[in-house]
Amino acid sequence: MMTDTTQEGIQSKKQAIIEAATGIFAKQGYEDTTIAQIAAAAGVAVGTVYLYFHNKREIYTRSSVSWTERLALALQDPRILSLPFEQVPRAMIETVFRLCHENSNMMSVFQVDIQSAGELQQHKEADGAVTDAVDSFLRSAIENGQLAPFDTTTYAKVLFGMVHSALFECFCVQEGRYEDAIRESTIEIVERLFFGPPLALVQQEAPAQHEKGAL
Amino acid sequence: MMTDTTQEGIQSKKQAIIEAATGIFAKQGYEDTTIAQIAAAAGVAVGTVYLYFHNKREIYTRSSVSWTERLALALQDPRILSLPFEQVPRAMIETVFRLCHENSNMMSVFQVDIQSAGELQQHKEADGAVTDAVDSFLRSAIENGQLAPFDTTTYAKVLFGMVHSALFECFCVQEGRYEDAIRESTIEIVERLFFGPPLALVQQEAPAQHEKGAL
Amino acid sequence: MMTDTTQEGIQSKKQAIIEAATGIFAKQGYEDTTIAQIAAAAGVAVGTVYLYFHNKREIYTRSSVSWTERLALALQDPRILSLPFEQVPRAMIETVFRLCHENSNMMSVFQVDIQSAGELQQHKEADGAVTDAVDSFLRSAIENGQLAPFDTTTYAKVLFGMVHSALFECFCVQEGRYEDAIRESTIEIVERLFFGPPLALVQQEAPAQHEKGAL
Amino acid sequence: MMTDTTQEGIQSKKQAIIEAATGIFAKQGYEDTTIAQIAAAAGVAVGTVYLYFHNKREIYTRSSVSWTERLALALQDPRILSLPFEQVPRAMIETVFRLCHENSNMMSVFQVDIQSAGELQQHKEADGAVTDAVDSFLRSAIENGQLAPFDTTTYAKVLFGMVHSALFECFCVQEGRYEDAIRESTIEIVERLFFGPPLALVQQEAPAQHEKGAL
DNA sequence: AATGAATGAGAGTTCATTCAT
DNA sequence: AATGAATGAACTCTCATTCAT
Repeated sequence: MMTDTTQEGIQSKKQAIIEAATGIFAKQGYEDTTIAQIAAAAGVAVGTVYLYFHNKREIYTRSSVSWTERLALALQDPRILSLPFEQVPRAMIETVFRLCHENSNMMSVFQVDIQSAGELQQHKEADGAVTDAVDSFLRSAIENGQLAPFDTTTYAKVLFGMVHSALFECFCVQEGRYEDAIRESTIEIVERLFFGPPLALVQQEAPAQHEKGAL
Repeated sequence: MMTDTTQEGIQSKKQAIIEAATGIFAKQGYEDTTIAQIAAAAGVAVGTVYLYFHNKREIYTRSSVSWTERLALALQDPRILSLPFEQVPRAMIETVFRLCHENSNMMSVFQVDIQSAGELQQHKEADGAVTDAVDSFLRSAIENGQLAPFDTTTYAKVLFGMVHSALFECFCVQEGRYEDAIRESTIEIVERLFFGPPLALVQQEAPAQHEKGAL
Repeated sequence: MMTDTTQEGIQSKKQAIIEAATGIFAKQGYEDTTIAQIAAAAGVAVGTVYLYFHNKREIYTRSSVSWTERLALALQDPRILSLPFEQVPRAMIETVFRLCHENSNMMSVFQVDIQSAGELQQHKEADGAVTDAVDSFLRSAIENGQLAPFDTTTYAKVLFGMVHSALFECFCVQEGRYEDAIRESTIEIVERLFFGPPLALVQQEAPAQHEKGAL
Repeated sequence: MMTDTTQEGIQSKKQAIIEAATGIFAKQGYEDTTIAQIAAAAGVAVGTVYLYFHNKREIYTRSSVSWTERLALALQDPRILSLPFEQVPRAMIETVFRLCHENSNMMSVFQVDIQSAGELQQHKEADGAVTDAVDSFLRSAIENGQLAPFDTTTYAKVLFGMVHSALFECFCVQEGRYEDAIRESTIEIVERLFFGPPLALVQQEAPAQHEKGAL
């Protein structure tokens, strides 16, 4: 058999397995997916899968992390970052919605259950790439005097979490049914947060600091 | 053996199984949890588990839904809803963070992967109970003229998603490490959204409607 | 299905598996024997085998130890020990040869390769039962003034080793072909050792102690 | 790569594989040893192993036979055979004990389980080389009038079996712990058999021929 | 209702072997 | 001759589920 021993050959075979796996995991879930199915879909033998991955979980983790990495990549698109500041939030959210829309069949791997410390680390890194993109956008906006100072890192995480949840709700739970409504509400929330106006009609007292833990 | 045939007896045994299961699922994940372990932890025989549940998945789903139901219950606490309007968001978020803090060992079931339509339905209902609580709070605030009109149902979903993600990040990924920062940022975001001020320092042009889909 | 939960029931099922296993191991060797074959031969399901044994090796070890235990039992037969002293060696050797002759199809499990400390311990115990029987016979003969003192324990081990090897040679290697010759030579050697005459025709100098390590 | 195509080169590579294999088989047993491990230890590629051996079993058999051959070689040492007759048994036994002592880490391959007729043949031949050495020593002693006539071939087998077992007990089971005791008892037994005195204190009736099969 | 021994389908994984290079 | 990536058959072992008691 033609054996491709080049670096690209190896990577492409590994990639082929991940892609095949992603599709099947998404459709059937982790448990109901067998290595044989993945191998068949990737066009390799069962044993070959184990040349590239130590075990089934590793395939799953790579599969799911791989998807997050695509989001991070998309958010770093210079076409987004070069937009006028007030258009960036919408652009970012629209981008990830579009990506998910186009790959809605693979969305379920987006929701993983993490089992080991090693897996956690990988997910942290992949999620980190996304939140770093958001974080650095926020930081530079503060530096440019466009935003008031705040905990950009945590904001980035929480906001990405919100979008992440919205995507899951949209493409997994609702299976794409209320895409427009969910996307627009998500954008609206972020834009109100950044640019106002707040939802409250009358100018409320800013909730006093001493109310914390009131309940 | 003393057999408790009362309605409460049956419910309590079912509940005991769910609680035992939740702990083990949280620690080991779905796959690595066996019925034998659940039965042992619940103090019943393996066969008994099957008197109350049709199969393993059903226990898992009940387990995870059960947790969301506790959140919904906590959010309906009259002590929260009778607070001055501007204190409610913080109170709600603090409440769910406290609940998770107290049960941080069970947090991982909070992140499920859904497999069948039936399971989806159950999760929808449980999540619905939470978002309904938020939704009705938002509606009444609009009716009371405290908030401008908006798509309360979708807002409720997206905001719950954000909090949900923040909880997962806080108690699963970070294992409780940055609880204060994450909770406070989450509250801050919601309060800015509701009451302002927005993050932007200079009053930006509200991002124009026609920019939609600009990219 | 009729489930036999009595102590004897459990033991008999375990015993049935061991017996089935012994036959198959003997015929096919360890590697080529599958659990499915053992289960089928024992008339139980594959899973049932694992209710009684932790793994394949454990079945093998029990199987092989079990055979040694039968030898030990046979050597403790009071009909042997009540014989006139000078007839005992022959009686013992004839007994084990007869036992092997009758079970020649199971002889190959008699030659095990030991892999773990736990297995070693089990073999030691089983072999110990045989050598203890020989040892105590030798000791009492010394006490009765029938034999000169010597290291009975080590003699017992070495002599049992000799017989063991002879049995293996006879029933495994030669497949029963020279049974009479091998048995009689074995007996002859032991009887010469015990009762003489030595093989040397002329009374040799007893090999001097200082010759030790001469080479 | 430098390729050695000489006869010695081929033999040395084959030998390297056998030696590497022996060590690993001894440590891990047949089952748990992989071709990849053997290849790595021998410093060749997996495929190369198959240039010299047809399959795994063949390596194992050669490995184990090879060890017996070393014993045979050692027993044919002229320095042993030129010793005074009464010193030969001790010299032979001491020699094999020393050899095993020096290679105690490889002892476990000494105990094989034979699976096919072909393997049996190879073991017979290797063992034959040892017993032939003993046999011819015994024969010449009879011819020289030093020993009474007896079935030298079978005696050789049985005695070698005894020593073989003693070595196994000493270096595998007891892991070298009672080496002196086991070796000396083994020598003592053989010397008593050859040169007397028998163990029995009072001159017993030679166990009568007609007692055969008395039990 | 409760039990838990028995089931057996099925999965992950290994690894001896091959063969194109 | 030498390589080692690829193969895929076949194994052990697990465990959800059943059902006679």
